[in-house]
Amino acid sequence: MTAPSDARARGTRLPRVRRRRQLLAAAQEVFVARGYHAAAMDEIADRAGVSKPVLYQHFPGKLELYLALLEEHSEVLVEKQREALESTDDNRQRVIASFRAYFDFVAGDGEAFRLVFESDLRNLPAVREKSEETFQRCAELIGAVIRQDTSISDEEAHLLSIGLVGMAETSARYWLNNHGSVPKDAAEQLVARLAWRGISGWDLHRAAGEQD
Amino acid sequence: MTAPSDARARGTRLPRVRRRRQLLAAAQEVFVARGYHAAAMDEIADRAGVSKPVLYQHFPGKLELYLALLEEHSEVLVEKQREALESTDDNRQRVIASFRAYFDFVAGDGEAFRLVFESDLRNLPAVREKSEETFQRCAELIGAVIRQDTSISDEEAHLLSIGLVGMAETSARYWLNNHGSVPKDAAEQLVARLAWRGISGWDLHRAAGEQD
DNA sequence: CCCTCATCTTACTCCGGCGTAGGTTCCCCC
DNA sequence: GGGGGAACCTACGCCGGAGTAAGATGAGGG
Repeated sequence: MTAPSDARARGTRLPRVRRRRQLLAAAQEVFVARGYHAAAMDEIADRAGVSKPVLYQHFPGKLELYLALLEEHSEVLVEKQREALESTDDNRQRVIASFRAYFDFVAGDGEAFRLVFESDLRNLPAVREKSEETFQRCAELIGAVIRQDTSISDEEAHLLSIGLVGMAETSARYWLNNHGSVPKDAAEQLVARLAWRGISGWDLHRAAGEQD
Repeated sequence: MTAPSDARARGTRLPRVRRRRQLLAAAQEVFVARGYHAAAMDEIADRAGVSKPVLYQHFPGKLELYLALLEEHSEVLVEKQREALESTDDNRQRVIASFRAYFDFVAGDGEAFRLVFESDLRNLPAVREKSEETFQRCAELIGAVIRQDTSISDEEAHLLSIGLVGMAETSARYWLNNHGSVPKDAAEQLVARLAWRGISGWDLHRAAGEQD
């Protein structure tokens, strides 16, 4: 049960691209489980059933290896988000789809989301920028929808999107950590409803004299 | 301008408790600026205008020093949150006060919030537990209010609180990083309104036949 | 005045972990 | 079938940074 996912016969040679993929997979497991700092290149190599120099024939260093993974999964998240928002024209369904995208992302692919949301390397500018960029792109996708159907100003729409994205990220992570307490569907729906109630008819209510 | 906050005459002796306080302040500056891993005990000592062994006469190790700060500021956040919720009986005002508490926390005390929200040591169980506990306590305070005035089930109320706390944390951090784009008051109000619209009258609307 | 103890210093040791030098095996193609 | 190159290994260099001896210094009480 402690079986490493892919440490088959420590002696099988692999063509370059195949080996690279496998190394990335091994690295992901280790980075996810231990974080960047506690992850050892030796362990990554071991888990791939290979010795360390092989790793360095594929990646110039630990950092680049990490960045490759971060990049990949950041892109996945943004793409999921885009698909969700394009999947329908009904804004209420959009909100639900958008939250589901976050929950899916968090639930998927060996907890890779930890690289994007819980990196212990955000003090490095390259990583910080990538994380924030991903976050911003998600927010911007949502912001565009909000702006499109309301008269909310650009700046306000953006800040609201930031809040919504934060809510999605946080609740999805919480849900995963407490698996079993609530089924996925229910959690998504509940939080999506909270968000939808928050934004729907925003300017109507404002016009109708909602307290400032 | 690069003046370290408290590296006065490198040669003044200080009584034990005073020195300890100063060391904590120096440590906070360094941990906040560099994160746990990149922070060097040497730099902390330097910044306090003192040599390393002195540091070890006050704290058994780097980790304990870090935990002392984490503990302290976590407590501050929870306390601010409690005060905010106790400051009024009007739930709408409560929401605003609660968000303001988050923004205040983020804006205050030398960016100490980075220790609580952006720690690069969450892979260490002790730190992870502390962070999550703080988060949960804040959510629980809010959850109690929600439960008290609605018929929402405990589990649902908790999940909603989690989402709201995530929204507060995220938007506050975003606001700080983009200082100047929006004034603090406006940002607080805007996000608070989003939250309030989301939860207020929750069961009324449900009863009135809001789509499931 | 000088003894004592707490405060502080210089100058190390030690270790984990990244990255590499240099040599070996196996496959493929001519 | 043998040369060549790609894939791979063992074993090491080295550096940053945590933590530690062992000694210096100054302030207050007898």
